[in-house]
Amino acid sequence: MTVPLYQHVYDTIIARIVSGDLGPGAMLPSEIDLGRELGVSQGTARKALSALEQRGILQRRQGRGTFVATTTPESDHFHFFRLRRADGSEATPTLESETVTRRAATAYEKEKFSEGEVFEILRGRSIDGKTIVREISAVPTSLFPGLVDRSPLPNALYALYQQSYGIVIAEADEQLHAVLATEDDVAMMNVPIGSPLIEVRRTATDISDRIVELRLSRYLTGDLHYAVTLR
Amino acid sequence: MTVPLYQHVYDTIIARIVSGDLGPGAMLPSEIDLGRELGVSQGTARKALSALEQRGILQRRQGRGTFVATTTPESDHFHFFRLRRADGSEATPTLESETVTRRAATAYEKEKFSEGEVFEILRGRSIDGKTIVREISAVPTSLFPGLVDRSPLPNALYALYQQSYGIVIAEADEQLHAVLATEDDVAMMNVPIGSPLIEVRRTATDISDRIVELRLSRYLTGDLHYAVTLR
DNA sequence: GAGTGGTCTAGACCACTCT
DNA sequence: GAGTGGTCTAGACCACTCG
Repeated sequence: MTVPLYQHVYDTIIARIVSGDLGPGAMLPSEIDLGRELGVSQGTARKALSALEQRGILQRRQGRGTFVATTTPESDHFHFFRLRRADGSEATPTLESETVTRRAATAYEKEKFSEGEVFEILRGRSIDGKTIVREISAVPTSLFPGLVDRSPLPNALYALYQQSYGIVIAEADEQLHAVLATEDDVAMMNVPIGSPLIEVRRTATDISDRIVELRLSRYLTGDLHYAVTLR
Repeated sequence: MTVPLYQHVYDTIIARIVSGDLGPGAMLPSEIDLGRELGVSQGTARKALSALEQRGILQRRQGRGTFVATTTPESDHFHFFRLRRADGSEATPTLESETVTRRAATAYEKEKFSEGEVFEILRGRSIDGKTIVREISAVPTSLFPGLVDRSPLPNALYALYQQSYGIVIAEADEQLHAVLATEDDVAMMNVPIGSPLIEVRRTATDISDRIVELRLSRYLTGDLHYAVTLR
């Protein structure tokens, strides 16, 4: 019993989501049925389901059932978008400008994606009427075929990744720096040159632990802030 | 059965830690003994213990036992101190200067602490030889009697809180802004005026959900960054 | 070998949701 | 009322740690 049985259940469910067998919002079998199907008891199936719920991959509701989590554009979006107003409320961004191009990967991207070509998504976003977010995302072309033709892309990219490509983002590592606004920032954002900005370098990983997006964002915090909870 | 039995076990253990009955590093009874003592089965006791482990309040090791987590100065410290080097390694700060004073609480502090008097801890800290962190912490005097006489305080305040006052920090909410270095910053840190800094406003909560510290930190990120993982 | 946490089972009952 | 997740039990065996 080197590998626990619940791990097998866990992996099986992930594989079904990745393969598209279970799409966003799909209902899973009950604990008992799933256990019978995979040859384990209800308690063991339950342990795997609870772990997947805690990772945000499944949603469970007493009396209703277990469902693949749906990344809805305006609700779950804020899990990975951390800008908040002074009172803690969510600051919904609006897409102001967008350019999607196909280009060769940089050395760093090649190392992370194990792939030579990427789509680059350059976007300006506004909050409360002011353009204060500049974002450059890079994704490997092989995972997102035809992405360039879908522009303009929706506000919440991760909902698109999930619904159109079956790629579910599970984790994002971010590195924050304080920087000064450059000419590139000023060209896109409503800020004077030299304003203090937070620069965020993000590495996004999906549920099968592939790095699927690299993103560089620059925020003018002003009245807003970047909010985190450490536990 | 409005309140689950495992919740009672959970609360009982927290109460014992808060009361000092279980100090840092203390060993808890085994799952079976704890269950027998509180009148629940091993599985129910286990559920509470696992939840406390996941919150970082207990540490469990197969074959050894269950222990109250120890906030060791140089290991667990980095859970709440997020500055990292470019390669992701932990950047240990050194205390450069410190002033501890007793003063009346501001309106905001009074609201959060429900108390009128605080200790203010003003510290400058250096990393890799350069003073690039300025921190102002405020804690209610009633929870930390005699704190002013303990100066200079250790590098890791939360280890002190735990070991000398039995206060275990469980969660910290942080709000980040990009700002420019002021004269106050320049007086304490090795930075030119106008340098971009990250300002962090932290609210720290202990295991019984009391707000026990408010902290304002200003970091020169430079070669370093503030690292977060979103899940 | 004794004691601990980690996994697993088979079955029970409760609380909730929907029709 | 049927079906779902949530809680709980009593007991079993495995894997690890330490004297």
